[in-house]
Amino acid sequence: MTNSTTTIHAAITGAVNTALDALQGAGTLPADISRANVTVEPPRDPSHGDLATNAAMVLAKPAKTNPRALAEAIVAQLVKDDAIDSAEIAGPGFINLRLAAGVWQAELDAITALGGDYGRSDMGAGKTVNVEYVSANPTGPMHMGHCRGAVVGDALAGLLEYAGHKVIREYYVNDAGAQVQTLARSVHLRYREALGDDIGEIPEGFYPGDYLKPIGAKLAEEFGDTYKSAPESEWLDLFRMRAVAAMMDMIRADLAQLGIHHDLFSSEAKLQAEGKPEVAETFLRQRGLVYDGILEAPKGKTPEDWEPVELPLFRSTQFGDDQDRPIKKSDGSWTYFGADLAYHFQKSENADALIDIWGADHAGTVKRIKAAVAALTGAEGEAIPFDVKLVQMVQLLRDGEPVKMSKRSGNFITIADMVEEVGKDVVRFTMLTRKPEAQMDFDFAKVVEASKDNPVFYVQYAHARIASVLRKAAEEGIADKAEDARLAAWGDASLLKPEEKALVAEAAQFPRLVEQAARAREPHRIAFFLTDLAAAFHALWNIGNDDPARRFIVEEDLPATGTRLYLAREIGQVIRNGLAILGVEAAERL
RNA sequence: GCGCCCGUAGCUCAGCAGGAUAGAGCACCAGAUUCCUAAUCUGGGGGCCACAGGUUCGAAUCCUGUCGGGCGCACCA
Repeated sequence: MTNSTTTIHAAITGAVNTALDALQGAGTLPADISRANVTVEPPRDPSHGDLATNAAMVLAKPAKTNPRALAEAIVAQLVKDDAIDSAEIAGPGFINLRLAAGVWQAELDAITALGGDYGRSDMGAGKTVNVEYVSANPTGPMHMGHCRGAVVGDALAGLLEYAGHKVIREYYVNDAGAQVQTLARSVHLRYREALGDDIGEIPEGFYPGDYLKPIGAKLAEEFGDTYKSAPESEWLDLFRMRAVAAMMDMIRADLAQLGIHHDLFSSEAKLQAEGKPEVAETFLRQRGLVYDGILEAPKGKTPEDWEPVELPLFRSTQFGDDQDRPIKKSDGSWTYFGADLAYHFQKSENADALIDIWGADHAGTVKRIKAAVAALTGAEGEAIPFDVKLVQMVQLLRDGEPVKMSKRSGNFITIADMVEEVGKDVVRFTMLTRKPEAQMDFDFAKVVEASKDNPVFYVQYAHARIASVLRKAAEEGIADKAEDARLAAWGDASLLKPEEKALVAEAAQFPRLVEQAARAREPHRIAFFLTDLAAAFHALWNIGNDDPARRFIVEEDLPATGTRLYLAREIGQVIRNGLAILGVEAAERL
């Protein structure tokens, strides 16, 4: 039997490993065999048992035996475990496990004991993962185009932390390119405006948004007309730094509304000032991975103004890219890629693995940056694991109609608008109801709809219902009596009805799911799990609609009431834990 | 032309590290409300998992090719 802080997931996985250890010790299995593909999971058909393992099928070939023979050997070991009532071989070599009668009650005890840590894993072994996300250009407020990547990145960071990683949440501030110079000039315009100049229409090529007005005003207040008609060289850097700082304050405030707080903001300008790109270039040149060469014309089309130019090129073709990529422009400044390459080099110094969250419109540059990381970190030994997760666009709708936005006028839907209208939790959860690489719609009307079509609501409703029934029991003064009755009867394995066991079994998959989702780097799986768990809870609840004896509160049956309230409470705990990973707060009432 | 992503029920999407008879919601049909929230639930019909090969004891899942849809392909960011 499991003790109160061991989950079924951990116990049975452990039992299988113990069995395999024993077989390796006895020489039945080779000592060097890989268990990477061994799984322990619920069978699709519940009549097959509570859990099943594919160990015999996966290991038979490397062990040079047949699956059923190996299965018999594994079964002989497994049945020694108290938590396993029976183990039988089925089909091509599945081992179906029936668990001891009390395990689901023990699982509820484990949830109670672990509380907010139920589902937490040490799989990550404390390895540091750097997750870089958002990294929006500091030229304006956060708009909805940044939203999904922000939420996915933040939820992924939370998930990896819960799975035992150390996580660095990082934001790359692109404060060195042409865009921030445009920003500085746009702010200078607003500065002149604040000093009384009539600037008329904002010219083409400047940022038109009103959000730059207060910055111009503040600079006017601070510097008077010192820079009003001064040459650009006197104010450009100053205005750039002030403008970027103001933009980053605004972006941080926007992100805070979504509950997002980065650990580290890395400046591209600082990276360049510190000479990091030169270091990376030297490193690569020494290894023959940067050379001076002629940039090829883009494949499949040759722009009319294209002409051959010699540039320092990174040999990304050696790592699977389509052509070598320039790291410097002909004017000697760094390309975005040249700086980004150095930036990833920098990130790799303090992390065991890197993840970038990018918009899908940058898909074309994935290969070169992956090539760069492989070249920079794999020079001696193994390259650092590096993933780029692409997040697809979100189409904003209102009652099925696309929301009109005009970039020209600087009039776009901001994250602040979205959060104000539907709330942080709705935005976050909704962004996770689709896998990130699939396009999605975000309909302002639908995401707040109180119906089962709306997963946000559906999950929150399950949690609120649980809170409601617990409140009700307390108000009626039955909660304590029922809990005493439960404790007195808890040794009786028939206390949980089959449907109630099924709900616990569903919840019990949570620890395993956390590990799988973390391994796959897919936080949306947590959202889908919660939707399924909520469905299972609603189904159980509804049994009470047909049969009053099956309601959660049955005054004449205190042991059952205590058991069900306990069950409800712990299901609520699992829902809260899942939501917490996603950065969503659970509702006590709707 | 090349690269990346996608193709699963009429619609919107899951499908967990290759596992047993492919799932959910919507829509459709038939039901449940003296009740702790029916804001929910139960049952039913509906599939060449785009197509064709391959790997495997086993493929929606991995590989190759074809078709169809989207995106990208400058020293931009």
